[in-house]
Amino acid sequence: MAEKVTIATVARHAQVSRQTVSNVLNAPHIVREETRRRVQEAIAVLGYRANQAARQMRTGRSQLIAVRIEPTQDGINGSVLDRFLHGLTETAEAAGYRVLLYSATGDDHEIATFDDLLSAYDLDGFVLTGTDHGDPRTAWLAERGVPFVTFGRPWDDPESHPWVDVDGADGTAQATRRLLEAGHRRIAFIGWPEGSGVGDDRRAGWRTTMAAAGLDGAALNRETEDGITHGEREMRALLAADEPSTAVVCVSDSLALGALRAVRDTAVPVAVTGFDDTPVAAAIGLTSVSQPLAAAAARCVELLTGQLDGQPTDPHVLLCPTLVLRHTA
Amino acid sequence: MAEKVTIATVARHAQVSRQTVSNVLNAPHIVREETRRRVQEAIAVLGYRANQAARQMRTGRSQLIAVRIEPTQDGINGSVLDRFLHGLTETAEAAGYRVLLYSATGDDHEIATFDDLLSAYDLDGFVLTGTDHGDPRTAWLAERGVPFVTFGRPWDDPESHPWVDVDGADGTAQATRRLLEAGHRRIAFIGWPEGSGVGDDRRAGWRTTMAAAGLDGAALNRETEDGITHGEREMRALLAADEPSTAVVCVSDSLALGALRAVRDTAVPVAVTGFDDTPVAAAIGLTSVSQPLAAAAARCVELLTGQLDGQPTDPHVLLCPTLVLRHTA
DNA sequence: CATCGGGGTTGGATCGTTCAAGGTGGCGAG
DNA sequence: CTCGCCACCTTGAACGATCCAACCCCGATG
Repeated sequence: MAEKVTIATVARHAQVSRQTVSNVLNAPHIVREETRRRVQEAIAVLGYRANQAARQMRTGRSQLIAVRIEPTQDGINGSVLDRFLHGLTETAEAAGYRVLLYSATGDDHEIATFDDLLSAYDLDGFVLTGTDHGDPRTAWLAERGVPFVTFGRPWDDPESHPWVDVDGADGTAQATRRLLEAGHRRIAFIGWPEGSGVGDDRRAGWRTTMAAAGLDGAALNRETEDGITHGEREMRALLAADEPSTAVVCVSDSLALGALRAVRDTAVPVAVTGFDDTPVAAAIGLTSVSQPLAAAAARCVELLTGQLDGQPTDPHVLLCPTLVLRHTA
Repeated sequence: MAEKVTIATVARHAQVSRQTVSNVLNAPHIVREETRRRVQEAIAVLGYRANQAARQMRTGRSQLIAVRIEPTQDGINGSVLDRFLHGLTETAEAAGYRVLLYSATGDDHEIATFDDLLSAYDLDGFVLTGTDHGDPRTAWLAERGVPFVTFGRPWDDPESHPWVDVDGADGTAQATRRLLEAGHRRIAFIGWPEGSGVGDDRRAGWRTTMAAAGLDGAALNRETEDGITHGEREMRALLAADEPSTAVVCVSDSLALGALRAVRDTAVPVAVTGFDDTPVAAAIGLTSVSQPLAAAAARCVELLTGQLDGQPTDPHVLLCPTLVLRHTA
């Protein structure tokens, strides 16, 4: 059994003091070239790795960032988080951090978990996904000066804390423009009820694009909860109107999937686009707006490590999605 | 700023010694009832939390379990890992552990990561998903006596290490039986090429069930890589046969999805079942075999913490999947 | 009266790293 | 010649929990 190799082992092997080894690791510039090389060689030979726990104890930093893993909702969007997590893990590793998962039911529970993670594990920062209006979690963290980033804008005050987000309005605008170019005029929108930041943003992209083309979409706007059946119902309503829609932009792939069902046997083909480019969309050939999740994750890590290492970065990042064309539009 | 509360703070507050506080936490039975209550009250009042780093330094245990997050392959199966991870996180939390993510490309890289995580973070154990024949990772871990569990049987030697798995053969058997009961006789199987443990297992369930019903499936067995287009191609071949299949059991939802495309416009409806009950299946109404992922995750944690805390548990767990009936079969 | 044991206390050492001081030698300026 | 300074390196804590050993007190027991 190989006995553990500590900084002292390295020091002895390189004929220097512990502190010098530490300096080589944490402040290389203050060590003479030749000494540094000798120490680094010893490190390599012995396979030394700094013990995280010991370092953490002195510095209070754990090199750990926490992300909540949410219960897979209706499942369709589950893979979004999955891809995001993957990007997060990879970028964090490159920056010398690791990702810790936690789960929580409800904001109170989550805040209690923050407290636990901070005091027991000395967590360095948090990445929050899906923030709401007046989110108590961000308030709690900000109050205590805990570094964090949200994936999703704070809709009340964009300046309140660092965030990364994807421009949903731009996504639906792209989709709408594409449909306009294809000659469509009666382009409907099936979205979520007014009030959710994300949903309103996506609706706005459709609305302004329609307006810019001199079209009034008021009668073509539908609001409903997320879900396949709801999407189907709303689409049927749109088709049954005096002037039926010939295309529809949906706020999610779930709704788009429902819409697709409704248009399966229409005489004239109806174009459908979804949002999030979930595996379902790919599987059935649904045109959908794709979020750059890996990039978003990377920027989250950058913002977070920027705060931690005191490198000021522009704390607000808005990324553009891309429209993935398949055969439904 | 609340100054940090250590074991000494608690001791002072409860008018006992540090040692007694430590005993309350680690060996409650040796402390008198009343003293214990006083200490626990102090802990609650002060909001004391044992500093993980300090504890880890002495005990060498981090209360951390690592899981690899894999790149979302074709996306369809991504949500399987997602749901598994969620279950893992929740059960681990209940057992006082937390889940750390890592990513790796290739076995060598992954083994290097093991080494890193073990020496730097003192990881307590690993959960591996998807092991292959003669997996170098399990060998490496076993050699070093690192506790780990795999989700997925080791196909060469079932006794070699603790694992949790879902009985794929039982799943396909259920699906096949169901089809037999519905009157089908020419039930085909679209699976992966011979050689993958998981794939062979699932095929076996179909084969034996067919045989038990006195049917010979030899001509109805197809082998192909995973993917929607492959599924479609194989299904078309089955339909074009002299005696076309009236039903098909697929080894994955991807293949089932392809099969569904092929049977969309057949005169007689063809029954299709998939495997994994992915969101796609739910979305389009595909009957599919569902793995009890939360339960599997829970058992993984149990097995792992059992090893860690020295509580011997039966190290091999085989769970039964359930057939989720939808309208494709 | 000596002994035992339950329930504590006390002090010190330990884990491996980093921080805050403290050397040392050489060199230039006064 | 000596002082100061600098570049470079070393030496003692300290971080907070755990473990160990020794010891104390007190009532019960033989």
